[in-house]
Amino acid sequence: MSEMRRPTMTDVAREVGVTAKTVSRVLNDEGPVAVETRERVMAAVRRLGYRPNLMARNIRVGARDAAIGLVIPELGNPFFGTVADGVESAVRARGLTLIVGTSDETADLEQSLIATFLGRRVSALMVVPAAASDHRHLRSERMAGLPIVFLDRPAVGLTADCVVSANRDGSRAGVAHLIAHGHRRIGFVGDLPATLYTRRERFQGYRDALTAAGLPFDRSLVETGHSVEAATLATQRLLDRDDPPTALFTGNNFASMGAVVALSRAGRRDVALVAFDDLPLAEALEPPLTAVAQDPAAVGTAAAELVLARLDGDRSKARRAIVPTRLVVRGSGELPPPTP
Amino acid sequence: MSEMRRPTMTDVAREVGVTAKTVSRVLNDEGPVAVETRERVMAAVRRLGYRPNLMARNIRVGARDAAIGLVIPELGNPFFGTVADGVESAVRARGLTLIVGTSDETADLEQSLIATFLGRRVSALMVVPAAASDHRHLRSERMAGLPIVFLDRPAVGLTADCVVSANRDGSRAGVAHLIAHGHRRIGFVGDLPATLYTRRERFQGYRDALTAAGLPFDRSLVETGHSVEAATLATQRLLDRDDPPTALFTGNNFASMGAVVALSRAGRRDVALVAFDDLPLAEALEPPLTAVAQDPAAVGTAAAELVLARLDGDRSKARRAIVPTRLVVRGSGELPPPTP
DNA sequence: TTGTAGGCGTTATCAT
DNA sequence: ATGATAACGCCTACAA
Repeated sequence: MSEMRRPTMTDVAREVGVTAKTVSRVLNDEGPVAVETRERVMAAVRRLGYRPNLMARNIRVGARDAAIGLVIPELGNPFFGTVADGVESAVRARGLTLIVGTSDETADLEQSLIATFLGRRVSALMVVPAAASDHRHLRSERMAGLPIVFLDRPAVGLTADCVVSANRDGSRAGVAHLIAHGHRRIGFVGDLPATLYTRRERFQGYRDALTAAGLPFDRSLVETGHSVEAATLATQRLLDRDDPPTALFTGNNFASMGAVVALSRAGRRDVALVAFDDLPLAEALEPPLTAVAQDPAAVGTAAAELVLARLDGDRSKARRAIVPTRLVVRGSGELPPPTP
Repeated sequence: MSEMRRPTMTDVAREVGVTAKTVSRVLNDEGPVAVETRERVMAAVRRLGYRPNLMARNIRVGARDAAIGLVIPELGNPFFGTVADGVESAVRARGLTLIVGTSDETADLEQSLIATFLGRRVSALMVVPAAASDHRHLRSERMAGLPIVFLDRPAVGLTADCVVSANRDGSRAGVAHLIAHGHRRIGFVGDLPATLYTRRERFQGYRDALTAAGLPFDRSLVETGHSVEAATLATQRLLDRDDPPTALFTGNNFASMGAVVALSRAGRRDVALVAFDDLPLAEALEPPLTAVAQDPAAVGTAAAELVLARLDGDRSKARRAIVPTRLVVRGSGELPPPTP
């Protein structure tokens, strides 16, 4: 089982008794080729197990790699996984290949992945920015015409295309829903760091809703936890207050899970809850969870389509696409406040 | 903002007044280079924003692409997403890049993705086989020495490395747990198609446990649903029987969610349940869900390590690695059967 | 219908 | 310590 060199186009050509160019023509259905020649070439291709070398093909004159680089914080998180899935399907449908790297939410890894992808001469770059990252270093690439699209969070220090969820608007609607059901003290459980774009936007939506209803903002009703456990504790702190909130709004899926766990552990079925980001078992919870659902697949495909448009020559100025959220009413968000 | 050609090694060389080869030497720390030359080259590299073209390098070296191809049914499913995440981290730590494609559980897409990856001359192939796929076509690649590792499900028609969960053993333990708590009629809710490897194995584990306990196998207690909705209905059918089971064992996460939803809707807190595959909110359910947890990240990293070992020259015969499962006791699996 | 020449960006080989 | 030349596998452009 020796490590043999793979057959090349020239090998196939020699086998048939023609030139590499003829084999190339057959394989690419390009130009006129005698029927018999074509058949003999195809036969030799099969016999030798020849596969065209895509790397070699891509290297020709200025062509970029028929691949798109995607940098994402993690794939295990269903939100990001679904985003990646949306990207992959859209990109594959166009005959492009997807190269993926996870940044683990660190700017360093993100940068080094981007550098690797640029070295491969990817046709475009799609990035879900890590929490504390900066994208000035991509300015020259942008100017050189490389399509770059940011997902879920906008670029920092760079004007570029970007696709995000309707974070602020969705949160506002979710909190307004609680207010419409009579709540006046609504706790906010968010993730960390508080500087993260999505966190800020959702928090703003929370404040927008309070303002619109003429309710006061009480900073002490804002808690933070960057994991399920931390969010569980954060929720418990809110519940244990002398003047606890009658409703909770959670700012991301970990916070939501934490809140659900905390309420469940405390045996509290009387605290209203609206979660930003839907959860898989939402309808099996007690009470069933009312949520502001994002559409991660749509974020992925929208971003991919933006990229494809750019690859097709769209040179219009950078735009920001906003993917709407949807309030899914199931029960937990419609619980009334206790009557005093 | 003109579409400029990217600077090449020759551009850098000209800028410095040397030859491309010298630049190459500097960049690859290869052979002797005058300190001063090295510095001038590095300066020019920075000034021009030069990045080595990895495609061109690979083509010259004749080496395979420093990338690994991963074919997976979908990325949105947290199980597969986490597998992919495990693969990516391990592979990246070795300086390799991950190329991903989703097969949507169809053999055709799987094959075409594999063909694309092979065309790119990936260094290794990692595949989570689609439900109805066949891998005889990969025999020649295997013989040519290409590392190929299958994940979650073994290859069909091909002897190759493979990393799977302890499906049969885990199921046996889960069902034995129910039996130990006094149950004698245990329903099985599985996914489709019933020919799928994981489904078969887990079903075997179910039967193993019954046999070991001397309990009869009742085919009518076996139901199937390939989505949450279908599994919900399947569970309802079991619950609505004249002689319903007193406990349920679910064979995958969709089946588990369906069972949880069905029990929740029916208001049944008396039916014991052990789920194969843990769920995110398991501990917030009522009662908290007892589950046979898989370790998808470990499946991914184990597979990646197998691949890396092969790339390092390990020529030993194909092996099958089995990643253990863990029974997580939370409550739903410890409910006793009703006392008659 | 098919072939030849040349080049893509890099590195191997052999000189200088 | 550096350079010149060829080669990797493929494609474009232009013959024949």
